[in-house]
Amino acid sequence: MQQPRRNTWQREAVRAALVQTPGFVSAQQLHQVLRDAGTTIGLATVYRALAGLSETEEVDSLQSPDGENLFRFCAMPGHHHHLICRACGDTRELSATVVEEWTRRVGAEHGFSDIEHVVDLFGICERCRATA
Amino acid sequence: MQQPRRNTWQREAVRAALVQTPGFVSAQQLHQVLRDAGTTIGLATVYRALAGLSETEEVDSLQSPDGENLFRFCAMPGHHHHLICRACGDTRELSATVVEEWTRRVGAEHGFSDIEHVVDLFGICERCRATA
DNA sequence: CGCTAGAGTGAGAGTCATTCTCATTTAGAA
DNA sequence: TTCTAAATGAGAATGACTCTCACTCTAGCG
Ligand SMILES: [Mn+2]
Ligand SMILES: [Mn+2]
Ligand SMILES: [Zn+2]
Ligand SMILES: [Zn+2]
Repeated sequence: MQQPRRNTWQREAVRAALVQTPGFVSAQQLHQVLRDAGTTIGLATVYRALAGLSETEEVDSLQSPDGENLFRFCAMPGHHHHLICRACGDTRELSATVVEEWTRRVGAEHGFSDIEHVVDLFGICERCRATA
Repeated sequence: MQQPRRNTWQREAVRAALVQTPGFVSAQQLHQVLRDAGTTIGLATVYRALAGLSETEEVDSLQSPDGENLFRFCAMPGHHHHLICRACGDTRELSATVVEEWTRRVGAEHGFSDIEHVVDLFGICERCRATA
């Protein structure tokens, strides 16, 4: 998908909602939030907006352990990874030089090219551990 | 799901089909293979068998980039990761001490517990690169 | 400013992996 | 062999995501 040519309040609303959300959220959740806020935005539009923002790397996306795609507005520029609380969604951004290097090395050793890597950490944060 | 109490040819057929399959396969693919082989096994049963085998770690599972759950009979015992060819599915098993340590360290640094990590590499293998 | 082409939208239908339901089958203990 | 509940499987249900297409609204132009 090439970048949008026209600006719409819908796309801006999605971006704004993401900025206000601390952790990763699904498209469905975001749609609900926007509807509750009184907008008439459509679900398909939320999906389209997120796909666009993902491609320009304005937001990060990942698959939750149960297969749902989650999104988050990202402050840290460039490639990085995440440590996510399974309970509250709180997220820490990680730069992972060690892992990047390991990836490159392993790929080369096996003669693989165009390596992509999926590296995500899920756990329980301090606060949620206390609450339990 | 606790472990099965009864042995059925269905569960054994799933295991056998997995052993003969070199790369990761989906439940649907496996079901098709088993049907083509002349069995009358049901799709739900394939899913149930795979879930069971996953839990006992007789097979490894991962999410493909497009969200499908894939399974593979694993020779390497204990925890490990994979480098998978996007084109042909060929898979290399990796032990990743570096990554395991990084995971532990990062988790601790951020006060997270019960850390789980998803680490998978996807690329194009030498053979497929030549074919292209 | 209006006008317009066509990018963008959204309600609803469609897709597809996975799970659920429940009538029927069958493993395995007695 | 008998019996009972675990296991199965056909088909329905679920749920995330995508597609369709008539309608809307952005933005470039006169
Ligand atoms: Mn990385
Ligand atoms: Mn690991
Ligand atoms: Zn938390
Ligand atoms: Zn290959």
